[in-house]
Amino acid sequence: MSTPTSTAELISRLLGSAYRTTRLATHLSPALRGNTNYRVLGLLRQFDGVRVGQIAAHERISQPRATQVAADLEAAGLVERASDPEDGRASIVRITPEGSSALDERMIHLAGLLESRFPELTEEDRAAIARTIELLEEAAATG
Amino acid sequence: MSTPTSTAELISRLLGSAYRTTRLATHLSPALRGNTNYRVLGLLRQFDGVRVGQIAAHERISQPRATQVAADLEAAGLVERASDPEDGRASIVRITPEGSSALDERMIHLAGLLESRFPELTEEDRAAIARTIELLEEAAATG
DNA sequence: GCGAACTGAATAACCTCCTTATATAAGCAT
DNA sequence: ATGCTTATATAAGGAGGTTATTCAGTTCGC
Repeated sequence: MSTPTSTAELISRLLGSAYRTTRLATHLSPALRGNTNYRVLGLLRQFDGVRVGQIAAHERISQPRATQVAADLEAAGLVERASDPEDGRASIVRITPEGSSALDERMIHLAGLLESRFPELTEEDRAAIARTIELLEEAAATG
Repeated sequence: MSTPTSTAELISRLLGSAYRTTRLATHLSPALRGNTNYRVLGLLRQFDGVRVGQIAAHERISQPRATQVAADLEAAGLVERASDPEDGRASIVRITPEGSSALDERMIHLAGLLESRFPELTEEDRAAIARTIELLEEAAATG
């Protein structure tokens, strides 16, 4: 197999197809609308106690947007906020059990959606996807 | 390697990391802002003469949104519209040479951005990405 | 051929997501 | 203590998207 396409074109096609697939799930929101809310919930489940600024940096959204998402999630009872004991300016966000459940629910809905659209993935396919995720995470890492 | 994560979780993580990477390129617009404009241009370069409704279906956006994108691209001189000789209701959109140049330019800018963030991709990595694109395209295919 | 039903695109009104600019408030250095 | 810096919050606005509706052209039954 030759490599006729440039890296930029390859990545561009990847991001395009990912976007189109994401749109399928856009209105798939048991508790909340908006994919960003769920991405942030996912981040908060991965790391316990994340500052608003860290959310913004990781999700590559502006700080005010991160504040807003945190406020919306808090209003829905899916996260809790507390001020950082080590730095009174900072606000630490934590996922609640309800938030974790919401994320689980979302995943179940997503699975239902994908079930009909994805064939059984072979082990090779899963590895390909996992490697792609790794590369994307590296690229998107703050820096 | 075992498969501890579900397909839904795997795909969810893929879409999340793709989204974060996409945001890097959001304000990388030589001629136009908005990634959707460029996705549509890409589609139009791939297929000659696409109807507004087909754009909407492929990009998974609403028909009015597709109309609007086509109008914006036309205003920028990047596409031309003509009514379908076989069906007077339908509007056929075609990319112009300027549109194609804009897409090329965009790709150059994107390459510049990615250069520093993506290491040299091995042939294996490229294959993994290509396979992932295939799977996503299947999933997002109209149906 | 003619009206009725259908279909493709355009228009209108609106909402969500996300931005920049700015204010508030806490920490830190001198 | 005063002045700079840093973390979040607030305010105002723009881009990207939606649903509901209208308009025009096609198709079908008769």
